[in-house]
Amino acid sequence: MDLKNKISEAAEQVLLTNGLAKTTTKEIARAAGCSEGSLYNHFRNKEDIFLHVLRGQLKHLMGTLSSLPNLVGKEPVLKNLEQVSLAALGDFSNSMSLICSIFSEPDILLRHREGFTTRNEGPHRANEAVEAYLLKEKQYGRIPEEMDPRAAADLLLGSCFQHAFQLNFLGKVETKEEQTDFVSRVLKTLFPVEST
Amino acid sequence: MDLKNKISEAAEQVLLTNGLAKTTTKEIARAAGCSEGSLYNHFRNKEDIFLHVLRGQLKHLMGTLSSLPNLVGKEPVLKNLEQVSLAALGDFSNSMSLICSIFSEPDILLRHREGFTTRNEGPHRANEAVEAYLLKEKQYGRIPEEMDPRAAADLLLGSCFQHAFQLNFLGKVETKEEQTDFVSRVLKTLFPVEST
Amino acid sequence: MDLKNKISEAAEQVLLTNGLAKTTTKEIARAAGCSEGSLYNHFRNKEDIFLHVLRGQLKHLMGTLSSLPNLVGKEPVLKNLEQVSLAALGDFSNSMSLICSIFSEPDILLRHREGFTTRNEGPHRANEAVEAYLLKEKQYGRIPEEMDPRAAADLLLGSCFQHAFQLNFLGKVETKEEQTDFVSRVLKTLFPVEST
Amino acid sequence: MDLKNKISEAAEQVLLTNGLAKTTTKEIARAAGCSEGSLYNHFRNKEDIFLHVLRGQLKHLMGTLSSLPNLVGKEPVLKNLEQVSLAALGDFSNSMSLICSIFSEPDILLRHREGFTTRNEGPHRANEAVEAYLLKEKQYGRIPEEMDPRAAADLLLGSCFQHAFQLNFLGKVETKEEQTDFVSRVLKTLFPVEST
DNA sequence: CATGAATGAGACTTCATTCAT
DNA sequence: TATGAATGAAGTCTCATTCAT
Repeated sequence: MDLKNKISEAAEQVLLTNGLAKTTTKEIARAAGCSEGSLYNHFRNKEDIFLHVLRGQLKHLMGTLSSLPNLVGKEPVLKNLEQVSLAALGDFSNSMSLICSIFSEPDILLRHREGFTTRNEGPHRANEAVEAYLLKEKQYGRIPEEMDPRAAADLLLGSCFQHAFQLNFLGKVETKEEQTDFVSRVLKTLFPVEST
Repeated sequence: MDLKNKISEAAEQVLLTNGLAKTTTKEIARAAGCSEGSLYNHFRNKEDIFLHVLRGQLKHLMGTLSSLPNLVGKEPVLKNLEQVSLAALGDFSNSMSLICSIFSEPDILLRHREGFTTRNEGPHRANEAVEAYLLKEKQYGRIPEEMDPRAAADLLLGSCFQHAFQLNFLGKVETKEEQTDFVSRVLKTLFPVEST
Repeated sequence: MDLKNKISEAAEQVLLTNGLAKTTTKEIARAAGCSEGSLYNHFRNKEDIFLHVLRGQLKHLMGTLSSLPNLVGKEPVLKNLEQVSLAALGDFSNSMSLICSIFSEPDILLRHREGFTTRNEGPHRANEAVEAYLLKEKQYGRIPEEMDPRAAADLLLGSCFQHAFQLNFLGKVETKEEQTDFVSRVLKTLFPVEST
Repeated sequence: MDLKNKISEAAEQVLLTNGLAKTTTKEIARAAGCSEGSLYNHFRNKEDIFLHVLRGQLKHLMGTLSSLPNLVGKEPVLKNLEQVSLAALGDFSNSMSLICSIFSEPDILLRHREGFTTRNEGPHRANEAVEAYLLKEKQYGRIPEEMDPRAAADLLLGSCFQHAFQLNFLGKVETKEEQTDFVSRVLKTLFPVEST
């Protein structure tokens, strides 16, 4: 692995351990096994490292979402949504503290925003992807005609998002079973049995 | 107003404007119209000021939630939930950047956690309050027997929470109408007409 | 007891406990049971308090020394010198950290010096007093003709002084017996039996 | 000379000039010709600098003492003791204010104590060294059988110590002749001519 | 004479970034 | 490209002293 990636991974680990405020270039260099000066041979500055790490978050979820269009009309809707929800819950849980940290630095948030706007990315894409999926399933008649796809997507991902937030906030970690249980209860409530 | 409150309000304003990372004691003092030294006559340190401001967040939502038990069986369920949702959306929007900032300082988060654990508070209380409300309404027969109160609460508040998060993240501000529209779509999806 | 004395005693206690560097007006006021402002109704400033406390040191030794002239030719010389030595050892031990602290503030030392020069006092007076005593005893023929009174005084008090210093430095406290033993060995060496 | 030594020497000079209480990092940096930040590339903190300087004190005396065992039985006892006494007087005079300053910061004294305890050093070692020397000379029959080596060492070094203390306290500086005179009188009194 | 909040100067320390090697 | 000592700006916090009550 090249040094740039090593730095990036080291930074991610330090950020998750110490928090953005207590993440110093000295610590990143130590974790990456290189000198502080080396950081600047691969990144413009500390913010650049942070943004690089930030852009690498939610990878699992994004992958799942991009494979969603191929599942339309195939696997059971609820099964597909469960996959998405679990991916969301997992990725949100892992990335929450990193993503939230950006609110402590509005300047960086601004630049980050410009970045993902340019690349047509952003956290709201997830909701749009689920909405698009539901819309297509409706055309297939696999979900009720009267369902509002965007609202359903917001409810589903929103509950996962807040759940992940609260776990992080409370310092709790859930087992696989607890996660599945949460997702299943939420899905059952959003899509009562007779409806699909 | 005494200086302690003036400092607290000044700090809140500076925190919202500059973000936690760029909020300095010098700036807080300037905004409060006092000397830096004076901050320390009323707060132990900078963290103490931050936690004080933090504890003052979500006041509107908490007020709405505490009046919820009195509404059981009276106003239409959907109207009650709309009130709660709007309060949540508003308070989440206003407090999001402050609350999220704490993830950049795990040490502070830890202390904050201890604080609200002791006082039996915390952000998850909101979901519990809505859950309790729904449970009682179920006993009144005003919502379907098969509904899972906790899951419904998580879906509802979760969608508001994530929506507020994304607005802050994207730097957008919603009008009253947009907020009402969001809440109404979400509620309609969670409680399809025939169900209540 | 009036407040001025209460403050003075409180300051002495705080100085001995915390050291000069960590002795704050707030702490003195707390120990004296009054407000910080009150300190300034009785002393010009913090230095004034310190000098006041400093001047109160070595009281026991000074008392013993001033009674020394009356003992010339009466009690055995060694017994008189033992009294003086024990008083010196005791007072030096108790006052050492306070007196030494002044070296950390040359400005204060300067003012202190002016003070005791004016009042014709100072730590070197002790040696002079013992010297004067020995001189008189020599005239009485109670100590050898060839003895140098000043040198003898310097040896005796010097050893007590350094001993007290080292105890403080090493954080040790001696029992009455250990003190008496030290003094007796030193006196025996300085005044071998056949000499007196 | 590397920067660490430059800082150390600068600090010693500032400490001797301004006293511990008025020795600031800014002043040390100025005297060392570097930035304040640089201090922290070579020392953990200000206390670390102080302790480093402190440990460098009494070097001359310690050197003289370590060469003492080689002189047993060779040079005249009084000449050897004069060397030691002069070294002690000189080093004590130069280091007194620095060494005494530590009493103003009990916390630092504590740490310093731990340090030299670990390294089996400390100011009391000087007295032990002289005691050991005298003991050996006694075996050579060069000092009276009835002499108490420890007491003699304490008297000799104690008088030098207190003399140096008082000179510093009174703000006086002695010439070489005055020092030699003091030492010679003290030695003559402690070792009357016929005794050696 | 007593109070204690307010002050403001200044101390120590951290840290991202640079640059000569 | 890699290094790491040097930097200097900036931040948090302390504390003796004042003054209005």
